[in-house]
Amino acid sequence: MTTFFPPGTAPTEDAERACHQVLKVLQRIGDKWSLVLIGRLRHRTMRFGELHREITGISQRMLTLTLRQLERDGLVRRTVHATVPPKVEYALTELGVTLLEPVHALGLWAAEHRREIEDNRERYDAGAERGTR
Amino acid sequence: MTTFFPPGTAPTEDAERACHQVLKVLQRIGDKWSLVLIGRLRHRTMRFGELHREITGISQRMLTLTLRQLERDGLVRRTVHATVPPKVEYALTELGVTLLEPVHALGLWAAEHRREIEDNRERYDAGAERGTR
DNA sequence: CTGTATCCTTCTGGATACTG
DNA sequence: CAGTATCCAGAAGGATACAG
Repeated sequence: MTTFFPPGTAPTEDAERACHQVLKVLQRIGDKWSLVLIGRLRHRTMRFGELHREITGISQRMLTLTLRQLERDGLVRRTVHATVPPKVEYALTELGVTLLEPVHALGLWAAEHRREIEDNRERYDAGAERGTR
Repeated sequence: MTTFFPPGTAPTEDAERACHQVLKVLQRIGDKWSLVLIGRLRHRTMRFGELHREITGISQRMLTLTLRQLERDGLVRRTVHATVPPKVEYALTELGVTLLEPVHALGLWAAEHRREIEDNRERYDAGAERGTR
């Protein structure tokens, strides 16, 4: 592939396209619930109600919508058991599992620099406050 | 740090917090323009108008807002030259540069699996279409 | 149990006009 | 040149009720 922004490459054409791809991925998994779901399904298959109960604050609607998106992209597999009452299980696909690694890398970055970012924000906000007085 | 979802760890408490951190980072850089800006500033300092001209489709408003956010987090440094007409330059900070690596990893994943995801979507949509007939 | 349908609020981002 | 101020449209997401 073309690297994200290879040194020496003018940030146009290829780079623009690559950037766009990254962006689409980030926007998909960067929405409010996708990553939470992927995290929950990291170790085991889970049922709909189980996810709904254990994920704090998610609405039934968003749980369904997010699962459908992930299923559509092939990151999650949905298995319906024809029983009464119905039983539906969700699991990561192999593709879904491969996503864990890069996301984890970003997670490490976030954890490593969280404090630094918070400090930056406080400094910035303090400066802005002085500016308005 | 606590890993994103360490094997053997129940996905609660620490894991939930870690997940939340990753989520916040993804939502920040996963918005419509942050990543594009970071990509553009990868190799060199750029001026406001330059960014505005070279980034296809961005509005002046969103360029300002996004740059301010990145500046607030300490990912981008804003330098004002007291000249007439004014000249303002933007550059990645060291923190901003460290973000390039994990984002690039995600970019590689996106590029590697783009086709697979597109195929998954086509298959899924085709199936959904049949289902509604 | 596992959803779908509807309504409503909030947030994001674009267009446009104006300013130091 | 480098913004700020407004207004507005559309998307995202929550609450609630209903259905197979």
